[in-house]
Amino acid sequence: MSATRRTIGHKEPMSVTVDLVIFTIRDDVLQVLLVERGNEPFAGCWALPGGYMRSNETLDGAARRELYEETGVDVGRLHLEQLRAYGDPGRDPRGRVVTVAYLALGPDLPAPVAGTDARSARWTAVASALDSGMELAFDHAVILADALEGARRRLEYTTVAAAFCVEPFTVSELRRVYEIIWGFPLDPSNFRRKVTRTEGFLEATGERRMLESGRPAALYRRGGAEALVPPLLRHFSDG
Amino acid sequence: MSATRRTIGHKEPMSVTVDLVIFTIRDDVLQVLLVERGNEPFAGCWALPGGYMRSNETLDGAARRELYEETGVDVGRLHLEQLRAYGDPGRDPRGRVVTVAYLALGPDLPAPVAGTDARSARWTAVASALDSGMELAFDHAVILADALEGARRRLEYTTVAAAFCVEPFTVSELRRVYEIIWGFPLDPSNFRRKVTRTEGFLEATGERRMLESGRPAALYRRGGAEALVPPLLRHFSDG
DNA sequence: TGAGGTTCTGGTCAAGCTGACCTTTAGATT
DNA sequence: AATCTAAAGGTCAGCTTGACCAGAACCTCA
Repeated sequence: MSATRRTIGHKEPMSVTVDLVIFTIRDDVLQVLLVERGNEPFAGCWALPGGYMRSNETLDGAARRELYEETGVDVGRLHLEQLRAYGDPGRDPRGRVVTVAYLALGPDLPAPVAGTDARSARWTAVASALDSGMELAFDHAVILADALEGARRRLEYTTVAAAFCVEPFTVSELRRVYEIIWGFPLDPSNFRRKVTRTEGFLEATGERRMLESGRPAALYRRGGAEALVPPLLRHFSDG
Repeated sequence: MSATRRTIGHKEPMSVTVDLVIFTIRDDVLQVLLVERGNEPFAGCWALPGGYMRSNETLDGAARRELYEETGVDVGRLHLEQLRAYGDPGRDPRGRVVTVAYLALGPDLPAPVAGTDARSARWTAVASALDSGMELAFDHAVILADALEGARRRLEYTTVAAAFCVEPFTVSELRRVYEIIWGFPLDPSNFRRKVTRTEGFLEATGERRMLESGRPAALYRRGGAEALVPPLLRHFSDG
């Protein structure tokens, strides 16, 4: 309680890391990129990609760099957003490590890329990573669960769902994103009405795409809007 | 890009701090608690209260401790929530400092308390702290602006507005919270309909309170609900 | 006592959004 | 030509919202 505590305080040096929850949709399933740890602690365990922050970069910059190192994808094409910080003592047995978790969303990303430091990385269904006995390193199971809920809520209040689609895309493809991430089907007609009438969500290209069957679908690009008002709410009550 | 970079990495030791944006409503104005810095850097400047994280506490624990040290208020009575992390290089001239910002909301809090380390702390109108030439230390102006927008959005989607009210409180008092934080008046009748019909927002006490003038108002406690669905949206379009 | 002021509380009504459901359109396939 | 499939568009009841009005319950002052 001394007057100096707040000002000087205890400058316990800590490590700061950035961890990435990289979501993509592959094979009609929400998948997350996991890497296999080669060193202790948690050697052999799967973990979220991430790494130590460097002394000359921003948090966002560290996240961008890690993302590029892990996926080889230029960040310009991805949605990247800070989730929150995690810093429980004991979350890393080596000592005090505070991590800032980032959420990255992208369309069907390439398989883990050669030429990066991801020796052993793979896409894993989020459901498998959370439900089954797959033990994630550190507190990454908590971070992943938070990220999943965060992504689900973002689909309600923002237009980020389009970040999962390769441009140009159809309304049905966008609807599949919602259905896969939320885990239940949506009415195609009502969904179309909502997204097409929301100013700035979709931008018509004028083109259409033929599928194997059915009427050709109109193609769209992402619009400029980020917020989705009024939101497109999930319905918990109905089950 | 070596294989060891991600695993071993550069363990640049950094300092981790927790900064608090403590909002309360005093004199019908949204106010934030600021402390005057006694040491360099930014000596003499006003800053958000905060301090270094200790090696044996959680992030939330550090925020709770700082909050108690600054206000003397037991955290049980306050809403405390992590906002996000800030870590630009150069945000602290002493070196690399990553801070995790917390948002604390409470009813008419006491004036800065004796017996704490807040030698010179005071409540300041948020508008003054942001608009005028009051230069806040570090990047605290950015954090404060983010916190204000965060609080405004939380009023739309959650029931935290009640955290600003002393129990028991009236619907009008709750409405004043919205009006002060959003900055425009709301229709009393429609507001009442919304909050009273939202399951779990308010809990009637059966009591009523006489005011200097007008019909006595029914008194309520906070209900158990945290989410406010459908949300109570601000209207940007109308101005 | 009664008039007028103030605030709380409740009601009406049109407009907008949503969910459920149906119909039409435009292609491929048989 | 008939059928299949999925896109696209329409209808309609129900709910929520914003604007607005009316009554209720206190006060004060004449």
